[in-house]
Amino acid sequence: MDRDDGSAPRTSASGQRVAFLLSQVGGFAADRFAERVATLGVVPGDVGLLRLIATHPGVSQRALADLLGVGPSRVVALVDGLERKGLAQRTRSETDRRHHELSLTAAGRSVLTDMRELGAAHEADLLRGLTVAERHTLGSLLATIAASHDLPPDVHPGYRSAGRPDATSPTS
Amino acid sequence: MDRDDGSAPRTSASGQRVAFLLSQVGGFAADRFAERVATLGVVPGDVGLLRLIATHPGVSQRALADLLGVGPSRVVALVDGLERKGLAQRTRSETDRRHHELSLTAAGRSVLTDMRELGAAHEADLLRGLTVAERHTLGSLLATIAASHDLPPDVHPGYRSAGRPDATSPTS
DNA sequence: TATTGTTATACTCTATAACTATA
DNA sequence: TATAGTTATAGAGTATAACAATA
Repeated sequence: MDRDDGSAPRTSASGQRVAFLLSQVGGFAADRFAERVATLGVVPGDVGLLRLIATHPGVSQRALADLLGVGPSRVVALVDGLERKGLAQRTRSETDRRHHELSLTAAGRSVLTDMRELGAAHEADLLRGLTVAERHTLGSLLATIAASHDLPPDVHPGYRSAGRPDATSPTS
Repeated sequence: MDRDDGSAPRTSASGQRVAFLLSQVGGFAADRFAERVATLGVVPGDVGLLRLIATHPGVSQRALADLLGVGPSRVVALVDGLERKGLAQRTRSETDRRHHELSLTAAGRSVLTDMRELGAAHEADLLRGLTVAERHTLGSLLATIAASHDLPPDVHPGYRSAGRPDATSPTS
């Protein structure tokens, strides 16, 4: 139990140390990111939606629900938020009047532009303890894990609710 | 999905690729962990609490609240959950009858024992795409990040609520 | 009859603040 | 008066299902 690989480090719980760190640091990153995007007047969920709309012009809410893996009513609430903030808009499709074609407003595109700077600053701060080479290594290892579990490259857990409290279990 | 990050001078990894991966994979790890611990009849938050009680025998709920960074009423709910499941118990302190000294039951200790196996299996599956050497490297890099931000070694974001939806922003 | 989007409802989780019992 | 724990209340977030409009 205590050693799950040939060369377990001395003291600690080699059992789940890395998994815990992954979840702990990932949660920390998400919290920090939320703080940062708040300065743009949006919440993290808004950002993902803005990007999807930007990369899928005229996308319908139904398609968005499928992309995110959530129910249609959830998308209504998310889009309501963007519309209230003047970042996106609904337009009835002329070919099928049941659809709403979603698009960004100028303000929405502006937020997305600002996001690039913000994202770079976020990452620079988050990884400030690592060298450039180490950042590359980390990115590569994480990408390998993501690929080995078929995680889509641009959709994030967090839209689909999960176990709320905690993260991956304490190390202690 | 399309590229929108070409603008920034790519020092190392692009704008925020690593930060996003960290949060995405971290969230995935947390979700998987939640599924696993559910087989033991507990939620992730229970596990952290069980560990803290195990490592701090007789701890008071107030001290626990401070350790977790949450309000006292939150601890009441958490401990209620453990007590209902028969994993922990409250005992009035004889020296100061305002305190409740928390301790694990035999069932609680049993769950904690099972957790070691479960945690090892969780980590093995999560990191199945990496070699043993790469797992060590990843652990080391994550530990460096955690240290550079003063993250406590055994307390997890997730007790303190944060930005619920999303994670660290989509990659785009 | 099926589908898109909306609304209504219920449920969970959490935070805040009042309250009790001790000290 | 201060502290540990509890309870009450209110708010946010989400899921499910019923619903209206359109196909």
